[in-house]
Amino acid sequence: MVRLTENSGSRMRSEGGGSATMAGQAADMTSSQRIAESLIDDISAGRIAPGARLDEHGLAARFGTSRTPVREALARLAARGVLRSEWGRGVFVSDYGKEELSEMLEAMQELEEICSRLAAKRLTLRNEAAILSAHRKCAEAAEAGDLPGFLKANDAFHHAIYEATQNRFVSEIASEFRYRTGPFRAKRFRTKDDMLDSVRLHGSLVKTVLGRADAPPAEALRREVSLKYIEALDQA
Amino acid sequence: MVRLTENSGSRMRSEGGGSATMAGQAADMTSSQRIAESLIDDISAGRIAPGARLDEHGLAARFGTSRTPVREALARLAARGVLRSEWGRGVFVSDYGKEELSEMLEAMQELEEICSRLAAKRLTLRNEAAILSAHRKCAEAAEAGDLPGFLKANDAFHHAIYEATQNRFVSEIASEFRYRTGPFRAKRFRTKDDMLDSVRLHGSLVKTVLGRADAPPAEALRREVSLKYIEALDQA
DNA sequence: CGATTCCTAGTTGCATACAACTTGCGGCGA
DNA sequence: TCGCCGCAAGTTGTATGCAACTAGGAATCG
Repeated sequence: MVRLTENSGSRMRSEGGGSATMAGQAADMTSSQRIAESLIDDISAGRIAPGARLDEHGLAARFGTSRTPVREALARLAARGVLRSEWGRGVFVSDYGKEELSEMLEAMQELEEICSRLAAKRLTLRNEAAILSAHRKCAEAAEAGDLPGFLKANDAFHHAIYEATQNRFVSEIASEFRYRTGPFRAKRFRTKDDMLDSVRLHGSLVKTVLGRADAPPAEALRREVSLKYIEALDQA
Repeated sequence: MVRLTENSGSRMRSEGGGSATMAGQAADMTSSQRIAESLIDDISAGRIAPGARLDEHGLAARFGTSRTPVREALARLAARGVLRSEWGRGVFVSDYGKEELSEMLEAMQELEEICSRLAAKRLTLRNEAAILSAHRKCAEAAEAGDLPGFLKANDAFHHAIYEATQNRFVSEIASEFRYRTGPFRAKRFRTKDDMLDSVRLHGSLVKTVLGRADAPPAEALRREVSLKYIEALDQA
């Protein structure tokens, strides 16, 4: 588990505005960037549970660096709301109560609604292809009962819609929220039926977006899904 | 300018989720928090222009600390998109071209639309009072031609609406964007007429939100304002 | 005289050491 | 036995020093 420090390789990447945090971990990154991305990856995938504590010592050892870049990465993630740091106690993965989760889902629903509307207005052929491709992959994974594959395709699908807004800020916010809600949404997809449900929803979304309809895309449907989430919360 | 390090005072504040960054700079903060808030204050108020470089040395000297907390503050602000850091060159205040500004304004417009709708649905008496109070202060400042006072009251007004959404995440995002667009919106308010224009817009917004009307609140009006911004951009 | 190369100042990124704070546990007293 | 005080371990926050990299200018060669 302990890996030697190897900082070789030239660095050029600027960071700050361009919403990085995509899966591809380019080698041209500072340690703190690498750590931040790795952490956010683990968190949004649910490999690090909400509420868990992240001690700087352990992370420094795990990434083969000193505490300094770890601290920087944690500060970044805290600024983005993924982590919450408490003086003298540690840094924790943000955990949310049912109340907060409901609010988060509501926010996400609103964001997705914006994205759909903008995407419908400005769709390029390239976007259309990306959306359809991701949709198809989703359906295939769902049929095959391939959960990891489905989750990946699902993310790709939504990101394709975000990009279709032709507005990098809206897209950025929506992506950000997708990451933050990741660990909680992950629980939702258990059975094959869950996935197929999602695919059906996607289908109606695709029809609306690609049909360039200006009407709010199936708000009732989306609302229903959110309500389902919240219901599940109460049962758990 | 050099001030001795005096860290006396107990610290308790946790940070991460709760969108701090309000003007009140409580004494119970770590240096990096103090620095981050001070910087974001300066930036969103336009005292530090977009595109300006922030060198860690100077900031460390200015705040009477070492480079470490400065670096952490900068990392936070970079993660929030306020700053952009380039390897070996420095950290710069994010500057946006006309294209990006338009996108930013569009995003903000959409966010405000969400806030208005949610606020209209869930307004409490306390919220109503806050909104009306801020609106009154806005009008007074505008009448008096008091620009700083107006800007402050203007922020208070919008934040009052954000809080009225009863959704901390939506509120957080909207606030965040307000900060990011701050330096560019600041240029917009020059003359008394500009302020009065804004007050009129606020008035219609208040009427819609307080009237608990479910219809989209004066979208045409808001759109018109955004278009004005963009027009002004081309002239400059 | 122009282009190229090397060097130096200046910057960021990282590592290490230290100071301040929180918290849990053990001893002490009532 | 219960409550309080104090100490010690563990944590975070900060300071300082060094290494890596960039950029600009001066010296050199064609």
